[in-house]
Amino acid sequence: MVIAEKSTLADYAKGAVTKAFILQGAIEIAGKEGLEGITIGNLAERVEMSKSGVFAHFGSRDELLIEVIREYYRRFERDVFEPALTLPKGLPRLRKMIRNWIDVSSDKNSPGCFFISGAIEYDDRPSHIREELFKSVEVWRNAIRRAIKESIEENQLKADTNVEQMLFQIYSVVLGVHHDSRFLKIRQSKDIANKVIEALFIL
Amino acid sequence: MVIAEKSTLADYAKGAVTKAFILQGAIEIAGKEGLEGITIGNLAERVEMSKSGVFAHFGSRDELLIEVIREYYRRFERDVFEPALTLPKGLPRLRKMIRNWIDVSSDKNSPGCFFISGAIEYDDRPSHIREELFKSVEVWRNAIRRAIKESIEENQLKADTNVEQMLFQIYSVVLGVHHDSRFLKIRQSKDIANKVIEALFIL
DNA sequence: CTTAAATACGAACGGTCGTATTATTTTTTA
DNA sequence: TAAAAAATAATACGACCGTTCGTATTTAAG
Repeated sequence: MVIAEKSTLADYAKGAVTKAFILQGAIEIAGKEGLEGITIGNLAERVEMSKSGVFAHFGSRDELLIEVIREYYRRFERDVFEPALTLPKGLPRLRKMIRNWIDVSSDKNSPGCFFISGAIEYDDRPSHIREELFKSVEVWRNAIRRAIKESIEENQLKADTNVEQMLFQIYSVVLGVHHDSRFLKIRQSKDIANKVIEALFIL
Repeated sequence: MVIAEKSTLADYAKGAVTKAFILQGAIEIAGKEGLEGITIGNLAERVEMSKSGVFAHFGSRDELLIEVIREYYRRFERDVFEPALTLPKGLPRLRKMIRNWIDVSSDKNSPGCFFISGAIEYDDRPSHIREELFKSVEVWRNAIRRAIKESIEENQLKADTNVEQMLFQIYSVVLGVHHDSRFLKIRQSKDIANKVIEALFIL
């Protein structure tokens, strides 16, 4: 099945449409219950299919979770990373990346950042799922690293900025806003987070 | 059963000893698999008892998890908070509290900080377990708040220090070191974290 | 229009889950 | 040391887990 030759979504093989629909349901479950909260049973119920019907699309629960992570990664790229590319290299772009990330991490209507919740769920559990998650996180971290370096090159960050430390600080702030807004339900955590980020960026 | 009247551990009612042993096993499981990774079955296997024998000590899985959280809280208090009380009020004490916290959060031989992993596991799941966890976290956060305020009073932190923002920044750094050392397996994350904390404390 | 392939379903499997009930053993008390 | 109490085990239950299998239905291709 060569999807690329088809023109509109409606022309896709039915299976691909259904699969996308299932993945959407899975992401919604994971947003509330975590990736480990996805079971074939509750997912089948949500998408109103039989367990075996859902299962057939993936072959195993592990493969399902891996595809969920891949799909989430695509959305993260689309919603968080790519919109920042419209801004010029350097600090403007870096700032936009982080602001977008803070938005998805603190917004209670979004499923929350799987890179963050997944990191806790799989921190001590070697598995293919962990590997897939790790890969996604590393790609994202490399994008941040690059944006930091470009900000230095553009003289928008101090020349002696320690890239790894800056990355640590940025990542920590987003972990913080995720924690405070989701677990503690602190409403103004997003504002504090953005303030702390701006302080990091003062030359 | 008035435990306080007994003199040595061996004199305790057998049930209390067994219960403590079970809780120890539960904490070890939770350190690897998370609190939700504790099941009556795998716990019974670990402590070499029957499921029903383990179960009888708690009456329900929820109650078991709540007691695990209480026991973890006691240990946290003992290992992280109380040792800092030997230092004088203000920055020395605050610094020690955070250093101890960073230690338990980054040490791969310790079970990791349940305040952090639990916050993710129960961020969107109202339950008695979540409430118990929330209570513990709030007590700890209040201890940090107080130490920050005392540092301000001692003129060791700027007079216009925003307490909530400082708390956010401290908490974020520990979330960061937990993430980097446990999920990403970055060895030097503890050093970076301590460096960032020190930078926060420069007047 | 026929037919092969893709898709979905229902039923069932061996396991594990938390929990309740009943029985047995061990410990404490009188 | 016998009786009472506490602790542990044995067994069973219904629910759900991921997965397999055979079959029906729907879709796409010839």
